Amino acid sequence: MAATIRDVAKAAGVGVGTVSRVLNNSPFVSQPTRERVLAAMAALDYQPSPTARRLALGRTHTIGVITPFFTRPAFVGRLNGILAELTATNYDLVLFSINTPEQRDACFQNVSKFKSVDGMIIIALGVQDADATVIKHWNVPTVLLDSHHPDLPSIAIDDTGGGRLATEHLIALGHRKIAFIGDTFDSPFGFISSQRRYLGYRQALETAGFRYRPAYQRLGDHGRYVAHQLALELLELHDPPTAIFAASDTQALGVLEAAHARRLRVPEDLSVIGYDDIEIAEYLDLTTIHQPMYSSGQQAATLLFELLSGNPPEETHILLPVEVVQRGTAAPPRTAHG
Amino acid sequence: MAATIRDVAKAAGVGVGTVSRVLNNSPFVSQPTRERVLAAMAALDYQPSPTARRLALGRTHTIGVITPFFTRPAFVGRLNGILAELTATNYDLVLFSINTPEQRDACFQNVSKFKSVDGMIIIALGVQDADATVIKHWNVPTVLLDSHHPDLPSIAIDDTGGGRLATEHLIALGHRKIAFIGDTFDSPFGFISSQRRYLGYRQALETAGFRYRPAYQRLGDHGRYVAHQLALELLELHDPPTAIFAASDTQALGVLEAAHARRLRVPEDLSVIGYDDIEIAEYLDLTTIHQPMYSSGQQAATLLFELLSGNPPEETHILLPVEVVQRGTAAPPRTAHG
DNA sequence: AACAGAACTGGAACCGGTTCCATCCACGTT
DNA sequence: AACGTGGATGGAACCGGTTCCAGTTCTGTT
Repeated sequence: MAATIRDVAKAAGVGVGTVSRVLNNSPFVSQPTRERVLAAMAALDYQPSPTARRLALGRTHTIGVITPFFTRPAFVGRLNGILAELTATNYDLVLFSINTPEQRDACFQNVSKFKSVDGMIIIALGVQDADATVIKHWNVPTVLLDSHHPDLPSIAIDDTGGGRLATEHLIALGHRKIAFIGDTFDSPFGFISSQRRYLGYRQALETAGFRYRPAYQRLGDHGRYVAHQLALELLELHDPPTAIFAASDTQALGVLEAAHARRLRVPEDLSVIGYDDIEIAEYLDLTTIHQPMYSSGQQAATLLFELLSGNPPEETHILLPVEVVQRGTAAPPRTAHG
Repeated sequence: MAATIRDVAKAAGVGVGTVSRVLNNSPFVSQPTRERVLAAMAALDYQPSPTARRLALGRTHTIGVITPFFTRPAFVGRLNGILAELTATNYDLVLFSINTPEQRDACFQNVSKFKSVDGMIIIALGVQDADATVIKHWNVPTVLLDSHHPDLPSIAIDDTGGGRLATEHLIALGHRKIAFIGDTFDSPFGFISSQRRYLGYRQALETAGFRYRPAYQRLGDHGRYVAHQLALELLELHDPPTAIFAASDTQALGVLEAAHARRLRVPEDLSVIGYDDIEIAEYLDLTTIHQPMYSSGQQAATLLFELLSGNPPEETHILLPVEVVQRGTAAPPRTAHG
C-alpha cells in the first residue's frame, strides 16, 4: 500500500499540515523540520496523490480539448499549438475525439467531460444556441477554436476573407472562369469554414462583376477522392473553368489528381488554389491560403488561461487573418488577354 | 455552489448511501425511492463530481499517452487507433507531448503523470533499463508502442524485417547500388526504428552478397529538408546509387525532391522506396513499406485494457508484420541486365 | 520582567464521492 | 406467535490531500 500524507507525518513526528506545507514549498516551515519531513518521504517512498489534491483544491489542473477527426492536418496543427502552450504551464490535456455525428450530439451533454477539466477548448465543431446554453451551464470556461458563437469566447480564422483572398488572387491573375469545390453545407458536425470560404468566393466574384454560374460550384464530403470526382465533373463541362479554388488543401490534392488524370498541365491548363497550407502543400508547390494553425492553437490556450486566471481580456472574439502563399499551381490562364 | 450528494440526500429525505446507489444503478433501491432521488437531483441540478469519485474508487478511469513530436503522421496515426479503442470503453485520454530531449529525460521521473492515470501507453520513445525500472516502480500498467524493452509489454512493428523487405524488393527489381537514408542513430529521444530499418537493409544486402559501401549510407535529423540534402550528396557521388531506401516517407519526399532538382526521373533514373505508408504516399504514388499505424494503436490499447482487467495475456511482446506497397517510384534500373 | 508580534506547528474539518455494517421492515414458514 | 430471510435503507468511516484556527515557541522592545 502506498504511503499517505499521514504516514509521512507520523514517521517524521510532525502534523499532516506540516507535511502539506513541505509539499507545497510553504515558507513557514523551519529548515530542520523540512529536512526531517523530506527524509521521511524518501524513506517511505511517498508519492502524493494528484486525485486527492484535486478534490481538496477543487481544481483539476487539466484542460480538455474536443476535436473532430483528429487526424486531419488542420486539427492536428491546432492541437499542437495548444499543447505547446500547455506544456509551458504544466497543465494536463485530455483529448476527446469526435468521429461520428452521434458523438457530436452527445458531446456537450456529457457533464463529466466538462466537470473533470478546468477549461475546455472546442475545435471546429459548429455550436448552436442550444449547445452554447448547455456549455455555459456547465460553468467551465470554454473557448471555441475555428468556430464561433456570440456567447462564447472564440479564436476564429477569417474564412470569408480567405475565400475572398483566394478568389481575388485568381481574378488578379486574369481568370474569369473560376470554380469552387468545398464541403457540403449541411455537415452533421456543424463545420462551417468551407461554407464561409464559399461566401468569400461569391463576394469576390460579385465585386469583380462576374456573373453567377451555379455549375461552377461543387460540394461533397470532405476528402481527396470526392474532390477528385467533383473536379472531373467540372473539367467535363462544356465550358470548363480555367481555375479551381478548393476549400482545403486536401481537396486541392484531389483536384490536382483529376487534372493529371485529364492530362491537363497545372498551372498552364488549369490553375489550382487550396486552403490551409498544410505541410505537404509546400512540397507539392501548391498555391494556397495560409492559415495560422499552430498559432491559433496557442492563442486559444492563452485566451483560456486568461479566462481561468480571472482577468479576462476585453475582447474575447478574435479573428485571425490569413494570407495567400504564392506557389506554382496558380498562374494566368493561357487565353488571358493582357 | 454546486449541489453535493448530501444536498440531494437531504432534499430527497434519504441517506447518502441511497443517492450513491441510485447514481450507480444499484438494484437495491426501491422504485419509489429511486424516483424521489432522481427528482431531487433534477431539482437541485446535481452533477456528481468525477474527482471525488476517482478519489473514493482509487481509479481515474483515464489512460495516459506519451508521444514525441505529436504532429508526425506515424504518431498521429497510432494515437488515432488508441483513441478509437478508448472511446469505445469510455475511458479518458490524457496526452503528454514530448518535444525536447529535456522533456524526454524528465518525463518518466514525473510521478504525477503516472499517478493520475490508470494505465500508460508510451509511443516510440526508447526505454533504457533505468527508465524501465522507474516505470515499473510507479506501478501503473504501461505498454510500449513502437518501442521495446524486455521488462515491459509492447506492441512493436517489425522494423528490421521491414528494412529487409524494402531492400529485398529493390534487389528483386535488379538494383545493385542501393543507398540508405535515415535518422541519426544517437537520437536524443531514443528512437531506434530508423536504426532497425537500417539493420534490415544491411542484412538484405549481406544475404544478397553485395559488398558494403559506407558511402551509400547517409544519416541525419529526421525531416524532408535534411533528407533532400543527403540525397543530393548521394546523387553527386562518382558512382551514384540507382535506388534509395528512405527510412520514412517524409524522408522519401526529400529524396524525390532531390531527384527532381537533379532532373532525374523517378523511377526510370532513380528508384525510391519509403517507409510508413503515410496518407500522402498513395497520392504521390510512392512505393513504400506499409506499417499498420492505426491498428497498432488499437492493439496497444487493447493490450493495456487486458492488463488493467487483471487477466493479462500470455504473450505481452507483440511484433506486427509489415508489407511492401508497390507503387510507382520503384522499378528496375535502366542498366539492369535480365 | 513583561509583553507584543512573528514564526512555526498540530490537527480538526473539509472536499464529494463509495462502501460496508447495522438496522428496519415485510413476508412466508411452521 | 415466533422466527428466519432478504430487500431496502441510513450513516459512519474512508479515500488522501488542503486549509485554517488555535496554540506554542522564539525574538525583540521597553
